[in-house]
Amino acid sequence: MKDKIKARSVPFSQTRSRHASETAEDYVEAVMELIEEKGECRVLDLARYFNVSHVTVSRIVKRLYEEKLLYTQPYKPVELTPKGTSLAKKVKERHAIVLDFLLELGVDKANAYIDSEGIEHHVGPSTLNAMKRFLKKR
Amino acid sequence: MKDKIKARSVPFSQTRSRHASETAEDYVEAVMELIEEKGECRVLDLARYFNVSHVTVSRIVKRLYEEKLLYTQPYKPVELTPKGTSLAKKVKERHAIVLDFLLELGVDKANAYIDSEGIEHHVGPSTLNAMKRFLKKR
DNA sequence: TGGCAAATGTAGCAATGGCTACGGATAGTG
DNA sequence: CACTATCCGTAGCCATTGCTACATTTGCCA
Repeated sequence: MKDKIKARSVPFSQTRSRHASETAEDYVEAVMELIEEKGECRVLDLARYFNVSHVTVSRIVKRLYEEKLLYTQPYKPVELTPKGTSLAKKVKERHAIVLDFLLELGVDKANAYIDSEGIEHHVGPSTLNAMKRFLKKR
Repeated sequence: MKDKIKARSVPFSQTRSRHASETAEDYVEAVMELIEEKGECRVLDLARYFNVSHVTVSRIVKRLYEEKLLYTQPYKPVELTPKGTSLAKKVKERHAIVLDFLLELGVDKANAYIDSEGIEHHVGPSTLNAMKRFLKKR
């Protein structure tokens, strides 16, 4: 019994770093949405948005500041850097496509909203294009 | 500027516990596959499968044992409990449907394999049914 | 201006999932 | 039976994302 174990298809199985990137995507998207909706984005806005404590948010904001995705100063609102803005736009567009796709597929609104948030991070360019083609045909 | 922040659609935004459940799903699925393929599932088999160290695997195996998903004894192969078997079956079926769905949608094999692994954890019953309906129509 | 409420920061803990280094167990082979 | 290679467990480190408790800053209003 010495069969080789075929390695998992996913090349970057490093779960931790993958999750950190997903967090970054969620946060820049949320910051952009909150600024659009109410003109600014405070730490507590994000805390309410994600249903976590402000402590969790402020630590993550600090990390994303170090990654040059956000501007942040003590007791000031959070803003997006050019890099953050660019990422946020990409994520929002992808998210919108996934949501439209699920709705077009016949998923009810509530579930389409929920599932699109989980799914969007795992949709590669190839799958995204397939979804776009599907939407065009309708 | 006192607008309420609408809470995120996802009810269980608790990222940590959500990720832990995904790990559980990935592991029981892998254990079932490895047993099917080579008759037993050792810690090192899982380590190779997920491209992580055996230490990471054995800690996770211990946790899943406490959650009554796996049987494990020192230096013995890992096996599935009834609860683990049931979860694994559910996950494998869902995974297969997502994969078939992506292929049918026109995603190439390589990308369909990769994306289906990420997506499957976020496909709720409603979306899964929509995918099944789509597959039936073809 | 003084003071209070809300917002934010800091300290420190837990759970999860990565790792290396090291040591003990098992099994196969001479 | 002993040796050796492989497998597995343990100790202990780090990063990420949760939390509570407490301190500080800000901004508004009397």
